[in-house]
Amino acid sequence: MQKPKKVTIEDVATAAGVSRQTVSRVINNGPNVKPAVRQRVEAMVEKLGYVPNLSARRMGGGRSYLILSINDRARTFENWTSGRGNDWVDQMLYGGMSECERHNYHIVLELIDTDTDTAIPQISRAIGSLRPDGVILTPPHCDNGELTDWLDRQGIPCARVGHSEGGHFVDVFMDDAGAMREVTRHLLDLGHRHIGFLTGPLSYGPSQRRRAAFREALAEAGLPETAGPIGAGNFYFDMAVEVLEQMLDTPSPPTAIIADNDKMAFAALHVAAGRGLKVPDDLSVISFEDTPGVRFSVPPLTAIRQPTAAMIGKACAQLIAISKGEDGFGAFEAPYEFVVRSTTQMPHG
Amino acid sequence: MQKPKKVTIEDVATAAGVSRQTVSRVINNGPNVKPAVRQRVEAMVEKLGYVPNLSARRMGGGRSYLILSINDRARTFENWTSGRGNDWVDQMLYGGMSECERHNYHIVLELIDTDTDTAIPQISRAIGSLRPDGVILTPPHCDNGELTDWLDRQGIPCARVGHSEGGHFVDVFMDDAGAMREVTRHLLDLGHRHIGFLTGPLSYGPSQRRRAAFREALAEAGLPETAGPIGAGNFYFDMAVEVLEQMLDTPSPPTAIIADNDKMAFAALHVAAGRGLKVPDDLSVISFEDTPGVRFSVPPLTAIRQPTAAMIGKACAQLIAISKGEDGFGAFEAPYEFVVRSTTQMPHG
DNA sequence: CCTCATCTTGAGAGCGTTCACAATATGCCT
DNA sequence: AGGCATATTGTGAACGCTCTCAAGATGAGG
Repeated sequence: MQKPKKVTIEDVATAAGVSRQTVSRVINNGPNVKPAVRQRVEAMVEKLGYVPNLSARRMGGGRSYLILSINDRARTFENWTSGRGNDWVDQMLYGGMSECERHNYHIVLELIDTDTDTAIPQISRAIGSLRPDGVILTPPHCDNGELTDWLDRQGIPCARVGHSEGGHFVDVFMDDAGAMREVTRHLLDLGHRHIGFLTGPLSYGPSQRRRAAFREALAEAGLPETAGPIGAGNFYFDMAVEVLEQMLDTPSPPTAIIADNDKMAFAALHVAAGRGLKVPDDLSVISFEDTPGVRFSVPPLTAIRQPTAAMIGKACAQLIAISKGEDGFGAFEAPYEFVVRSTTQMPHG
Repeated sequence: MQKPKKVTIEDVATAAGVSRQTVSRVINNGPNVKPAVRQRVEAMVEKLGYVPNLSARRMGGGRSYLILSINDRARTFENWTSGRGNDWVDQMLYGGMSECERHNYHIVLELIDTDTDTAIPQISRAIGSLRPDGVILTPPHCDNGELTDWLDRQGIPCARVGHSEGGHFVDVFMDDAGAMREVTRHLLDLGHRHIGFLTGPLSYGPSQRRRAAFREALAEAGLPETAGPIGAGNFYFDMAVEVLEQMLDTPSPPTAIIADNDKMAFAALHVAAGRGLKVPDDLSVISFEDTPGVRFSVPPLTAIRQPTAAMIGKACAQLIAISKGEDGFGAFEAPYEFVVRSTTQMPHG
């Protein structure tokens, strides 16, 4: 193994016959550089294959060119079966990277236990050592007031995903209420008059908004509350199975199920299969997440497709803008998609 | 937003009444520090909440405390339907983080287009700016000879996942042949005499080993080659559907299908449903991947569970060891699991 | 052609660590 | 007690960049 010679800004400066500072101006797109000089420097950067050293940049100036994304440790594959899952990390990464790439930023992911005394110390350490230009908080961390307060006090620009209420943050979210209305009406239009909703945790903001919209849509259609039973599946497969079994055992059971995430939609498919109910003939199912895998379920799930990549991309874009001194704070909505596949149709009889 | 006061090593040194260097020794677990002094310094670190600045560390010493993971850009959710998927990023992250955490390392993920002229320049830039202590190459990058050669020349410790042949690398892999033997025998024991294999790309190392083992297992059982048709699904859903349809149209079609990844297993489920074949009654299906989502398929897939998290964890551990000056190169096998769920049973009649 | 404002460039310091090496303290042996 | 090896601690430089501020070049207006 040879040692690779590292090209420094000094090398480029010497080669181009200018000072470090001028080279720095060029690579940072700074003003006040003669076009001819800029071109000469750029040629040398290209020729020598110069790449600025991030650590040195961080030391010299203020920026680190790093975005830190805080994710829930519990949401890993280890807990998939019993609990939740981070199966959208993939999408997140894609959205974030695409945005970061064009600004020469990088994303560092950190898995943090939520609702623990160790969360803030853990994050504090990560921030202390990395000194990122911005932090992205994904659910459920974005709802942790103690945490967001702490970050605010640290003066680190912070983006919350799926959260949209006040404070000095970048908030990216989707129109949960609108999506729920659209989904409910879709079912209503097909003729369903009993629709069950398997909801996420009571405390989870997006779920709250969806529940409210669900209620409203049914009321608008002149349906009584009993037409829209809500079961707390809390995003868990097992819990959803249990709740749904009960729901289907009532005198007038729902003919359609809206699940707050994919896993609970799978639970619906599972329960239906167990009871000999055919989907969508005997039971329609819609999911509110649409991670890639569900597209291959049998039958393929009709679903609201969460704009995860778009939300994270936007979060990065704003955070980067802020690090450049622009004012990027505010709330930003990303458009969802309603994808009708094969699990919804008009009810029996 | 206030500006957080950053605690430096100097502050700790002053508070503890020692020099910078001594503090440095303590936080790096260096030798030659009196127990009493060490304790005093540690107390001050704790009290002041000191966290070493990674950039400064990188500037001063040699290490960056960063591991760079190179992933295939094509394998993102955007291409899920038509192509491959990065749905194991989650598992990867989990395995890598858990290992990195305890050494205060961090992981940076980069999405790179494979088989492109831009791959090496892209990686070169990432490495140049991040200067990671190690690089993890995931499929298919790990099979890119030009790339691995380049990295080797750069003198950057490099881990290849799912690759195990020669060179100065850290290689982590699973026993592909053993897994395939186990799976095939399982089917054989159930009584299957015609087994189809939907394989990944011809050039993909692990797939090659699995095909060979598949052939061997059948031969050992005294079965002719015709008893084990192999179809190139190349990890694609659509391609697998097509190939499988043909396979099932032969005079004596397979009664069991082994799929080289989950997506092709889903394809098998899909095709079966389309033909009115019940799984596992009329067709047994086994997958060779077991990403979290498949556990909720209907019916739940029997599968070989790839030790993704374990492999990445091991890769990180070795890379970190190497950065500390130890010799961590070599090949390391991670144990797979065979999880029998509900898609395999004895063949009809 | 001179003056002043503006554009362009450069010089030196500083960021927070670790490195190499020098200085001092300690312990053991005779 | 003297002398030497070893354990412990401190000092100054270096890492590669950007910052601040000063110096020099250029151009417009009188």
